[in-house]
Amino acid sequence: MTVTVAAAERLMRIGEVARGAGVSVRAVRYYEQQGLLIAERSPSGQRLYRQDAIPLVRFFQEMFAAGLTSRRITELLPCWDAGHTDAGQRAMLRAERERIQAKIDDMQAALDHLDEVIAITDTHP
Amino acid sequence: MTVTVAAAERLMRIGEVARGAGVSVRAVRYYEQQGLLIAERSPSGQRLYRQDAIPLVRFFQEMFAAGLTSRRITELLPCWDAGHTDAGQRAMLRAERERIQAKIDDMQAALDHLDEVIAITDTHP
DNA sequence: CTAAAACCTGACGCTGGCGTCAGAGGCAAG
DNA sequence: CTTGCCTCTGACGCCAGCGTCAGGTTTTAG
Repeated sequence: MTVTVAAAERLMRIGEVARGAGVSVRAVRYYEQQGLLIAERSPSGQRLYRQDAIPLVRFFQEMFAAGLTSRRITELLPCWDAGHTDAGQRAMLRAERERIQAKIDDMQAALDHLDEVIAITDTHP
Repeated sequence: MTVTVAAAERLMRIGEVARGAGVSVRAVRYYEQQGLLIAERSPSGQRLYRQDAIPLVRFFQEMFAAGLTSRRITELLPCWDAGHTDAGQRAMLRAERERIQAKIDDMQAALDHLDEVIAITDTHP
């Protein structure tokens, strides 16, 4: 007979999450305020995070770097941690994908232009 | 005997520049305020631009999209329209190039991650 | 037990590329 | 002349992701 025991997951406080993900404590609090990262609370009111908080914060950083806002990320979170996803969310995923791709293309064009300038200034000191 | 005559270049007012480059009039004024785009003035004080103002504004837009600030662009302008370039400026060019490349790599990583999520949500409706 | 380190809740500040409103002057056409 | 569009100079507003200070509680190390 097998008994499923709730694995006493080791909970972290906010500082550990921040250091682990390479962001500031302030940033982690901000994510909670924006509804990105929900934390449990200790009896004294301190935030307690599960292990997956760190990769999650890293994911947020990646999305921020890609130009998504925290609001967009909250709207897309259901696609991420649940299998539950409706047509609207899939459409948003695709739309964001296109926006990122377009931005990459723009930046690549800018890079090519800059490389031209560099080539000129190098051969033409 | 050849005589060089200053070609009476057709000058544009700010609206034409803005429409031609696809930005707002406000944006063009802002570029001047930041020292990016110097305009002559008509006797009544209106800004007058040469033809190359339009590609120049487009270039600014491209650099903004790549994450450069107007200050950086002003610092790099001498490399652009003059052959004059010192070692410091060439170093800055390279530094900006690296920053842009790094940002592109980050965004590509984000895009790949998003594509994974999209693949999951598609095969797992 | 005590001091340091970590955490808490507000709340204001900052940056950058403009948008936008206010109030006043230019400029070609009918 | 006047109508209507363009332009001018300030100057304040905005947004997003935090930084940062204030003033207080909690946890931990020695």
